[in-house]
Amino acid sequence: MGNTTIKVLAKQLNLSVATISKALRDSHEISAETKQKVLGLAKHLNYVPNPYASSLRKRRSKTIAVVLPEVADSFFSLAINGIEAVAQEKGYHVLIYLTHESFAKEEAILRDFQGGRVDGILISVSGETGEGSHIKDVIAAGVPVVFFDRICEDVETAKITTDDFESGYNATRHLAEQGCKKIAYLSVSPALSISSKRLEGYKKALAEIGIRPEKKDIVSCTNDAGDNYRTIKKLLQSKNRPDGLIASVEKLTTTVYMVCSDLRLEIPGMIKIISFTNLPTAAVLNPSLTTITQPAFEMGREAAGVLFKTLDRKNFNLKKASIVIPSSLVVRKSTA
Amino acid sequence: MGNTTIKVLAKQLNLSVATISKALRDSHEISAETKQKVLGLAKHLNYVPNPYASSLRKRRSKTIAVVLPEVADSFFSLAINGIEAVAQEKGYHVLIYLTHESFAKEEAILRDFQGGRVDGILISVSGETGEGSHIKDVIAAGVPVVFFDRICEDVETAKITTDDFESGYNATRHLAEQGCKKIAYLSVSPALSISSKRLEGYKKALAEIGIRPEKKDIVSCTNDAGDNYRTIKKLLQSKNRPDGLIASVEKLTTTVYMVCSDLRLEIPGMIKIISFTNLPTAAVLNPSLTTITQPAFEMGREAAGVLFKTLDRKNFNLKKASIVIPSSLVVRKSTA
DNA sequence: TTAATTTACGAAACCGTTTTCGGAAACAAC
DNA sequence: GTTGTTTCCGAAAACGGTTTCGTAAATTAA
Repeated sequence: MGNTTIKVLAKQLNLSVATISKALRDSHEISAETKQKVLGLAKHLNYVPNPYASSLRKRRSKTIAVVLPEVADSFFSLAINGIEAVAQEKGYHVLIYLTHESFAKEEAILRDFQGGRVDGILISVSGETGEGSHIKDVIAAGVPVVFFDRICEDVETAKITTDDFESGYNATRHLAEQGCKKIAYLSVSPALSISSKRLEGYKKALAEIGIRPEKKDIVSCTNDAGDNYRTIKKLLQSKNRPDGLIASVEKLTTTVYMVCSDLRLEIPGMIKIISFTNLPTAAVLNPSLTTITQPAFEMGREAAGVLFKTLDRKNFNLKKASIVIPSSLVVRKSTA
Repeated sequence: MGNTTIKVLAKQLNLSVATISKALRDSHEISAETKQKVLGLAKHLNYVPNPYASSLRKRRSKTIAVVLPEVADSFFSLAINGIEAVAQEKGYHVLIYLTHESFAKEEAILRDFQGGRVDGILISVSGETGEGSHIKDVIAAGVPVVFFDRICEDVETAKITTDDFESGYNATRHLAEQGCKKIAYLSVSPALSISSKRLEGYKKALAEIGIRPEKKDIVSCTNDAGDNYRTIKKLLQSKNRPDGLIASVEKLTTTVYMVCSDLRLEIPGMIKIISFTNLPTAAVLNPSLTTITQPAFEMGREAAGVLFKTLDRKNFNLKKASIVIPSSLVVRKSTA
């Protein structure tokens, strides 16, 4: 299948490869007449340029990397849609990498990018990621990085986030206003900035209403649904159990509902629930779930947008391009 | 910043680039001693090979493409996880492309692959895709293709699917066994093989129990949630409304529940619902939802596995590598 | 008419790596 | 001591485009 290259086009038309290349790129150096001939033959022979040859020479790959912890929850699904939409529009290709919440994998993936595989990186860091020297390295190598959602505080670059502190605060205030006296908070990956910020918001709200948060009301969950089920069950079985619950990440939602169902804890009568989630089914849960809904698609789109701004003009200052897009509290029956 | 290349390693060690390259690839032609030196300096200078140079020369990109209609529903999210898992293990990179259900986009994307961008392709075709000449073209260009879930009948290559016919059949039988006399079927993208097969299963089951399907009980939905809401509402408002409903794709689930809620149609008392979905929240909907659950992760993993078999040894016969992985009927209260 | 400029194209270097081939040196066999 | 063999390495040709630079011919300016 000797794929048709510029060379065969050149031979067939008795032109040089340089001329073919220029004609294909619509260079002003080439006459309209030859362009016609070249384009015609290219189409006829179904010529498709080799992207690797081009990338090697131009030192630009026209591809970006998206590195995510996983794509299991709906937040990242929506974010990918947002990212891919603008990438496709810009003629970029998108490589996707999953860290599975592993810092070691994240490091390995990022390291590879120093070889010039991608022109830019969008990343939501793993739950194990503390400091960001691996990210600084790749930035130092000349590859722009934009964070979205899960950021690294110590890396100076654009960060597209939602208002985590306010969301945690609003969720807590809402529960309090609905009459909750003892509000528990479920988190995962406490090292993450989103976790700590949401938690800070929770604490602030509690402080304002004169409740001091008890240690055992702040529960750290894992990525294992079984573990989480037991953890949450234990929390809700305690004699002084909470009457309000904040699930700070989507994956805890189902588990919480199941525990309540199994323990015959009626929502919202005996316990009120609010969850950070983008699940489209929140409205049809039993009962319908009050949520903090993140602008996932928009965050993806904005992150990609900011990245492409630097790619388009190298003087764009990424460090000053951070954006905070507010989440929204959608009140439903689980906190009635 | 001048990224360290093989050339600078060569200069620093007074060796040729050939030697460096071989040493890095652990060639037997190079003494253990020099390998040590090369590896040492490479690590010290943080050498990362340029993938484009390598791909150009080797004519292999070590990357595969995943082309999907969208990543909005949980099936494709899970499938991506399965695919990425095996790709990462094999040292491959994965490019992701969304067609947004557009045939034109799918064609454009596939065409680009003729340039050698990827070593293989995993695809779930768009809802507009009828015949697969664009896919045959890329196969003819030497790029192996594996379908998963949404296939093209007329393209002879590996297809990883689930038992759509049986699933449609089983869903229908189940509703009938639960007492439904008038079972409606909601579909999207009727051109798709999965749609027609599920529908055939539905028809077969109805035929077996002596019901002839009425035309208006087979409803074609779109990708617009608003439209679907109105369509489904109209169906369920008709005087001779169905007492059983099969939602043949995930995205219809939420809409169906909302319509029932708005029309005060009690599930399962007045209407029983079954949906094709992988949503983790199915168990905690109101009421819990009976589902046909597809083995999404496994399908992704198997599809990638089959693809890598051809990539590993070129003589592997893709045409005989199709796999059907059964879906499972999970009975819950929406059909009680 | 001559000089200056523009137009249209080709030769060749280059991007960074891989791979073939050849050869010097060291070692073994006879 | 003369032949094979290994062992270890380098020169150079790829891979398929892009880009710089040079130049002959055509055009314009003077």
